[in-house]
Amino acid sequence: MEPKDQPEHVLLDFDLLRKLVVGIGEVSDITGVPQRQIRYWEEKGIIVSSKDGEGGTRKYDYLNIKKILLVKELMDDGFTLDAAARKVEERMRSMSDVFAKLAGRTPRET
DNA sequence: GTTCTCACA
DNA sequence: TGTGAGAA
Repeated sequence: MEPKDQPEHVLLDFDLLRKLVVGIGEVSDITGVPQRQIRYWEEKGIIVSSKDGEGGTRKYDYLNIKKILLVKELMDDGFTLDAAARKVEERMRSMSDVFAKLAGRTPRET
């Protein structure tokens, strides 16, 4: 009955996205990347995960997951870890810019 | 459930 | 580059 002309699309859950933090198990499941590989990438410094205070369990936020996803897709295109990492970081620069604008506030002082 | 190291291919 | 196993 009520034709919702309001496009409740994807670009409004950023608050949730920023708070979304999952463990390596979830990330490996959604990204399809084995946990060993995720740790491996982090070991190289390609991705950065936050650690939980009590167990040291890695926590990956939306940006981290996006990074892992991006690297996986890039490598699938024929890029290597280093090459993929470079492109991903370039893209992350745009992401942070958009995130900052959408967040309204940038808790970032360089 | 997660983490770390060592070693191998 | 990515994985195996064991151990905490």
